[in-house]
Amino acid sequence: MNDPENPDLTNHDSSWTQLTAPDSHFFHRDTSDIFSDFVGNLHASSQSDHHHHPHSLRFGTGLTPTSGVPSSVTTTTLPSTPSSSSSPAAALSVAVTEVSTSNDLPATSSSTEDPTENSTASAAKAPETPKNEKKKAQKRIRQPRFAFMTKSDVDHLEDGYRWRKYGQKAVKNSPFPRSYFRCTNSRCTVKKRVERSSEDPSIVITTYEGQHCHQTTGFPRGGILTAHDPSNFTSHHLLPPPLPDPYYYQELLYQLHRDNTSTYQKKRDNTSSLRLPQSTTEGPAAVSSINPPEEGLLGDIVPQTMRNT
DNA sequence: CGGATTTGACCTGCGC
DNA sequence: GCGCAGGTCAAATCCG
Repeated sequence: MNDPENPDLTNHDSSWTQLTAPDSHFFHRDTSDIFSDFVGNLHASSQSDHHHHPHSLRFGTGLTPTSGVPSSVTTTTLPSTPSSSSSPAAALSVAVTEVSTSNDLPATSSSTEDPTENSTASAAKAPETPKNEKKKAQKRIRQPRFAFMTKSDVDHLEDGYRWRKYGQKAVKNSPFPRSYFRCTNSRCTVKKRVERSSEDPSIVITTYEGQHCHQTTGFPRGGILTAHDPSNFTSHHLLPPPLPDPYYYQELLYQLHRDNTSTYQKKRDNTSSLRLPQSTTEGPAAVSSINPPEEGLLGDIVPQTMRNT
């Protein structure tokens, strides 16, 4: 939408590598605090003196956080609180790490992503494509990514979208395989990676890449509340269609929060672990209540480059 | 039967 | 240049 032909889209590989994590910090904590923390963080991100949370986690695949964060990397951190749940079941924590792609890649809607993905795919396969062309086209353009660390028994958390698994790979230095998912919406090129932390098997690292160009499909009611109640967001959040990422993250957080309050239910039924609440009073209310009047969650965890303004 | 998942092969990028 | 690891494809298989 913005500038699909953005020339900057070419030199991203190296940056991508950095973004993948060396400098990504993950924080896990009780989701009950996350909301407030998010809110707080939204307006007081400067109070990030907790960046080095003692419990901070990192990718197990050799992705170690360092103190030096490249300018190209924006890390959203959540202030720590000692209230982290001690119960393994209830200890549903989450950490959000925003890994913006190298160049100001405008994470716009599918219009920008499509060509990207296509080129990637064709480059990978396209048997009819000459090698030279392949090399040119193979310039991989990465989408902005967000990594969530969730303490959960369930690998694949419900997030309102439908995903199709397209691959699974063993990860080095990790006994747990990494699963690759793609949004089932043919027009949507969002990808998602799910893997368990090698350091803490109870932690699921979910990495999202790209932005959905459609609304969620798995939240029949409550959960989607964020989308149903635009007043909770800034107008520009709801803007056009291209993208409900803000909702998405809120939904995710909401689910996490809810999950945290109904752990047993989740433990019993993994398949429906993260379902929407029956009553829209509790969860949604919590979510909406934490929505800041301005940038809100989006403002903090979604880089401007990712917004479809 | 259609859609989702599994899984081995292939491709690419990166470090040595 | 080579090998390794990550990421993706697509045929085979599974499942509702």
